[in-house]
Amino acid sequence: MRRVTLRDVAKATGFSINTVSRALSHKPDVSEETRETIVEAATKMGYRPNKLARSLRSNKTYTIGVIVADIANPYFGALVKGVEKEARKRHYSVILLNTDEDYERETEAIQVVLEEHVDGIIISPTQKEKETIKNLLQLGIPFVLFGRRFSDLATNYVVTDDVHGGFLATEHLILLGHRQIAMINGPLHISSAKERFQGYREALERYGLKQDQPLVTAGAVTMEDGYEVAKSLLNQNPRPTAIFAFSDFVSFGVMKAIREAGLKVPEDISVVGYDDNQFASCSEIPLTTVRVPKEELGISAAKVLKEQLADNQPIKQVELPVDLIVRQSTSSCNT
Amino acid sequence: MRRVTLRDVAKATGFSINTVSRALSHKPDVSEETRETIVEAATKMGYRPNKLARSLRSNKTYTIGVIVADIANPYFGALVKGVEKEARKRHYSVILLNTDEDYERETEAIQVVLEEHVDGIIISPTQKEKETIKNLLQLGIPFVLFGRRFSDLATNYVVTDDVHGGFLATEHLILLGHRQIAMINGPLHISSAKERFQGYREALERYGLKQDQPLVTAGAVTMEDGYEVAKSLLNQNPRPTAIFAFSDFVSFGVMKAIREAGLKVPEDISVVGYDDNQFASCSEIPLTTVRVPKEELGISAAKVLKEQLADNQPIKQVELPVDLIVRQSTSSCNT
DNA sequence: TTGTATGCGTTATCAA
DNA sequence: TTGATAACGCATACAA
Repeated sequence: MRRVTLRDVAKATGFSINTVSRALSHKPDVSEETRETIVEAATKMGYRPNKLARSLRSNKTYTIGVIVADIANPYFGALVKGVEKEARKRHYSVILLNTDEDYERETEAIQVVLEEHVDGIIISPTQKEKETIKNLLQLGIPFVLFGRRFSDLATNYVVTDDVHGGFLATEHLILLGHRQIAMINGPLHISSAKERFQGYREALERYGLKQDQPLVTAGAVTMEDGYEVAKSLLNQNPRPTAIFAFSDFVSFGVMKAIREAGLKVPEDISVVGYDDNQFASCSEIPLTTVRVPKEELGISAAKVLKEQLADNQPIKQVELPVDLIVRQSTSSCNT
Repeated sequence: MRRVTLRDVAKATGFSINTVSRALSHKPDVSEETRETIVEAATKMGYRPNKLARSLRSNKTYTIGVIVADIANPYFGALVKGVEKEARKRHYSVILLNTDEDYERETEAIQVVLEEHVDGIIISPTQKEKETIKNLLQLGIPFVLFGRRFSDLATNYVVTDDVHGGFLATEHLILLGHRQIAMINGPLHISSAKERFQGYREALERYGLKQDQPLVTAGAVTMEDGYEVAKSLLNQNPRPTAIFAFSDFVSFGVMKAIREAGLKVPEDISVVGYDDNQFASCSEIPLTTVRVPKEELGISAAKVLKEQLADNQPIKQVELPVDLIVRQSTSSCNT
């Protein structure tokens, strides 16, 4: 049961391969009559163009490489979902690579998608180094960063407004009367962590609060991280009355530590998360958090990439808005 | 900056394209000396074989299609992560398609991966119909189902032991003295739901408990579903003293409903989830649940597919073990 | 051991 | 409007 090719259709209709090709790809210079005959025969015979041959010839694969840190993390899952949705809509396929936040694997992943002849790349870089992205820039292959960006690299990107997110979260706590506001941040090489911290500082400054250094830590990613950091934070004096965490994940760890210390959220300590993941609203104390439009981020990245596939496009940098979702993990400071 | 091809290397070394090809793909019948010369030149020139041309010629793409219901769901995310990891290890790439649990999109997704000339397919079918999978069977393309299976279709699959999982969860509750054990199940067209229910029934039977019908509902997928069903369940008389939910997701909704009804987990009602997702251990009341080896499921599926890529393989059906993780959402029945 | 020639299924150029 | 022919880059049967 071989696949039917242009040659088969040509043979069946008596036209040349060339004419069949032109007729089927809706090119001009084919008489209406001929086209109908050919299209009908092709349909009946179940002709499907061979993408491989087509790609070899045209140097276009209608495939994009998507590289993320951890597809099991629902944050990246949502990003990828958005990309896939938008890509599919435009008849592009997605080749997915996972880096596990490992820079070497990122380098390899890029090699791989390049060898797959993808038309473009959408990547959330580890940011542990930037050579691999610089290299992409040099190669001239269309790509867009998503979720993270390099402040000193002129690349396409789609991110969310992390500075503002950090600001909103912190301001919310300040307006509730908190003064000892700790931040448990993510790894600082990641732009979103850096920028949320900037937002945090801006809020403190705006409201005339200067921050004791020890209230800020960085490097937390998992719930366990949040748990550990919060535990030591709770032993400090003065104890923070509010904690702003890098992610909802981290927040859950924080809340666990608070619980185990015999304290209550939000009565004793307010907690603000980041992302608004699926569980944020359903934990025993629904989490106040910064909502980031994850799927939209992916969709937008796919759209930008599609634009960039055309020649001579100016760099496109998109910053999606975020909003603060106030739930029950925060309340007025009562000390 | 064109890519360097075999022809380029041939020209540079003075050998024919053929010899270069043979030398580079480690075929016999090339003198050691020639090989060295060629390999060296190729390396220096940065030769990378063109996968497209190679695939066109060989009819092998080293690409597999992975089709899941919802990549933003960390369950599927973990499956895909496992597949990608194992595939990469064997130098296969993954083309990811999302169906949103929609049967039509599943059909389309299969069309797409077929046109991408994938060497094989790994799919978690929606199971709303089975024609699309039957069709795959007929086509003879290697594929393996994962996470879900058809009891009446002779396909490769990798699943977890859902019957036993349902049994373990229910038995655990029975041994704690519960008699009114409700099950909030998932959609019954999904094999895992059907099988967990079977395990539930087997446990009840084994311990001589016959079940009142209204204690079992089906169709729950989200936290909201769990919340709604649990709310109405709590109004029943007699009220169940324990609830076994289709997933941890559903469980979180259940716990919320219980909380809002002014009842306590586990004192008033015990809850058992399924999956052991990342949040199960970190909710205020850590969830007793059935752990399923998600990433391993993906890895195993990729391994099975790889085997099936060889000719004349017998069908392979794998059932991975699960275990019960007892945490704090279950306790002795005290009514 | 090495080279020549052909084909994989398309698309594109150029004549007819 | 249509057809012959070449080319994309690689692999292979066969000849040398």
